[in-house]
Amino acid sequence: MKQAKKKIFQEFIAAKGLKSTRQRDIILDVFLSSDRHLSIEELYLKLRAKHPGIGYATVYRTLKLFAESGIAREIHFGDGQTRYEHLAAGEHHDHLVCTGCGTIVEFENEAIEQLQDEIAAGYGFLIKNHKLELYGLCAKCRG
Amino acid sequence: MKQAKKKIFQEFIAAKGLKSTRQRDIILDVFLSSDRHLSIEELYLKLRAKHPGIGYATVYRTLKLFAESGIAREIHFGDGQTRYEHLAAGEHHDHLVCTGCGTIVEFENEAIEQLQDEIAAGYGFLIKNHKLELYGLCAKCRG
DNA sequence: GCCATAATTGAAAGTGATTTTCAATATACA
DNA sequence: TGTATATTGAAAATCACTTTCAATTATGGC
Ligand SMILES: [Mn+2]
Ligand SMILES: [Mn+2]
Ligand SMILES: [Zn+2]
Ligand SMILES: [Zn+2]
Repeated sequence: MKQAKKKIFQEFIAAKGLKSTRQRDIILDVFLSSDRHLSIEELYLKLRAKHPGIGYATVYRTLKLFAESGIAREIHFGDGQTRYEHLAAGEHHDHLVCTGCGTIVEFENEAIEQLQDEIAAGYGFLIKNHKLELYGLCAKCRG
Repeated sequence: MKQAKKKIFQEFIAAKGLKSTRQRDIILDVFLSSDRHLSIEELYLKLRAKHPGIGYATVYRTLKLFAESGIAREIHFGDGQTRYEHLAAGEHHDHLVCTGCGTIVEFENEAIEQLQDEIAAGYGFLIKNHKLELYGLCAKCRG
């Protein structure tokens, strides 16, 4: 899993004529062993703990590359921070976000995806991607 | 329709101990007579055309109040600009966004909303609001 | 290995959108 | 009216990135 993503990234790097660097390896390692939905800031702090030399700009740049290579996806939950989550090829899911404690639940629903396509088709649209986020309170936070 | 929203906003202002001002009236007027999904910048420029004295900060602040009062909703289509659309109480819709020309189609789908509730319930969540955006190419842009 | 070439890096400066500050001004209501 | 309080616009500040640039590092060919 981790290895598969590392391989995909290495191949992406090679195919683009980019270089494999110590920093990219470290960032990928830490990223893949992190919780999903980490903000860039959170990942940066986590990185700094073990690898003090890594620059902010490098983290930003590298996460973009992860997304471009297909091993990660950029997400925005409306709090002004960009987050990245690791994602396998062909995988897709949507999110349930607790506005109380920040808990995030991932779900997939084929019926909704189907309906989305039908709606789009009805308006003549060809859908490339979509964003579905449900915000509310989790069981704990409902009190 | 416009009058109803004006009334709601006036009541909101009064209930909060805020004041009714010339600027708020003007901004509300221009906002309500504008296309939906205008960015703050676009609205600001439109305002400046007839009312050169209005400040940027006032527009930002006032739009926030509109959203808080329930007559408007803040939206983000991922282009880094905040937009506001006017919305009547109890009204809800989602968006289809053409990434080619920027066209936005609004739609409602009861079946999807229903499924969302079921999913949320399945995870013990109580949904407060949601965001569903379908991105792709409109009929024209598909070429 | 050693070199030339091109990509990468970190620090710092720059951006763009939005927010805050603050002194002047306007509103509400006694 | 008068007075307390909210509001305003301009400018400065903030926030989350993004770009610049000189120094450093990978890579591929000898
Ligand atoms: Mn996720
Ligand atoms: Mn809309
Ligand atoms: Zn919660
Ligand atoms: Zn289009």
